[in-house]
Amino acid sequence: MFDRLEIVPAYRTVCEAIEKEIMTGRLGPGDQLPTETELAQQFGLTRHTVREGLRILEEGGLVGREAGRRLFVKQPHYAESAPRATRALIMQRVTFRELWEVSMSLEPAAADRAARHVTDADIKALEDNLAAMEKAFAEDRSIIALDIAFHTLVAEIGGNKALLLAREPISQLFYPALSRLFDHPGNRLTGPRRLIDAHRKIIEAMKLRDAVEAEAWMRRHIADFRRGYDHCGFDVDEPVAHREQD
Amino acid sequence: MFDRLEIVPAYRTVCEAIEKEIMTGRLGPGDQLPTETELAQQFGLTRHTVREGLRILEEGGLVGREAGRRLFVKQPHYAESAPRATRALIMQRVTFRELWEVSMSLEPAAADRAARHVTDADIKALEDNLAAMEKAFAEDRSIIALDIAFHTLVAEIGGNKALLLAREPISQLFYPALSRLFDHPGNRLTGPRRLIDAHRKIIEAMKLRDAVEAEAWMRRHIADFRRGYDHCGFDVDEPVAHREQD
DNA sequence: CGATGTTCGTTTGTTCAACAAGCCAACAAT
DNA sequence: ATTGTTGGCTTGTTGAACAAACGAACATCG
Repeated sequence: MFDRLEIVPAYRTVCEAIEKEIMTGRLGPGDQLPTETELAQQFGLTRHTVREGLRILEEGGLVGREAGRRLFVKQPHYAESAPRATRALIMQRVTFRELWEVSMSLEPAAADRAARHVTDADIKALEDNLAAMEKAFAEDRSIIALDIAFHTLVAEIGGNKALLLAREPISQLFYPALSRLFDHPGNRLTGPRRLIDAHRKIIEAMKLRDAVEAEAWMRRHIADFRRGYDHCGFDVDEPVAHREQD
Repeated sequence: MFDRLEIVPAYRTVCEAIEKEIMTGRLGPGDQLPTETELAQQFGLTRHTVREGLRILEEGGLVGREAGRRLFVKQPHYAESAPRATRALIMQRVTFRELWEVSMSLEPAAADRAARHVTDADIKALEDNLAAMEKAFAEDRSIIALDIAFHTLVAEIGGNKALLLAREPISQLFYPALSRLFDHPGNRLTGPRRLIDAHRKIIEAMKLRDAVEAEAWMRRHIADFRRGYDHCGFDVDEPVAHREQD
């Protein structure tokens, strides 16, 4: 007969009220919010209740601040929602297969788009990344962060905001997977080598603005990733990250 | 010489401390958190400060509560991170083309996976959705929510958690796009008709466990969506949602 | 016996009043 | 010109308190 009544705490209402102002455009990116005291007066609440609402907005990326300074409206960036999504996937024990399958769809598409939009400055950034990777490899340092950065760079060059948002949390989760892979005795050297060579091929295709080749190389690169994983005897249906590792 | 010192407010430290307990597994899903007073004592802070940290965790989906009751550790669900991501895309003025491109990659993959994993109960759910859509169409009600639910259903059947997380925020954003499309005079009837027929084809392929067909029909279905958009004279490079519409 | 009050301890939601600390700008001092 | 100093504004934090919701145990009444 009756549904459960939803009792909404005041701090949540505060949060929604401000969010509404932002989403309807009455408050735009860059605008300053009133001070906590003013907000408290306007809402007819205590400063503390308002603060709890502000904390929620802040976490949501809709408002930000510069070190203890006044709050202002922000454009949420995909890199901020990614860690939360990554955490969610870890806690749900996402498997390598799941991540790989999605990457098999998204990464080639990103490469294709990137090849069509790439500028000379972008090429430079890609080559810098490649050089840094060669250097790290030669000095026996980890190339994992650079690899993930390379793929994010490719996606950024493509400029598709939805794609960036969709792939970022998944991309971040390859860290533990790559880490495992490169720790395996058989892959210690050949793994990074093959990876760097693949990146080089992709960059070459980009230089020629050859979207077909760029996509093809990216596809092979991702496929190769899985082959390496299988080859090491790892189970693709196991969670990539144990919660213990953080 | 020196970098800017990062002054971290106590409430943020609270949040990180608890998050760490969760991510390292010392606190697992279902576990109850200590009461606010206990936490305040343990951290050596005021209840207020602790509460602000808890609000952040709550928003992050790591902890939850049942109506004013004690907090417990939760498994974040992809449906909770989606609205935030959707907001971010809206504020960044994501275009139809961007959404469509990603969907062109993800939806066929989802259909393929679904066809390989589909159970009889899943088929039933899909057919129920189709029937509800036919009914809504016959009664001249909007089918948009049902359409979005259909695609989410397909993705859920596939069971790839990373895919679900990646596609959900994008899927939600088709609401305004479809809304525009079906409001267009030329599409008022033919639009929904074509859409429903496509869904039927996809379901038929699923029944046969024919992954190739399911993927092919899904691909045509998404491609058709864009054709419809172009056909109405809409600019695919315009933002799909104005902030004013919320 | 079962449905309805009553009471109580626990925990969260909210208020009020206050102080500490960081930031900013203006101004004084060397 | 750089370095103190001052003061006002705003956020971060504290403390004590009360209101409101919940759960459980128990009393009450038909």
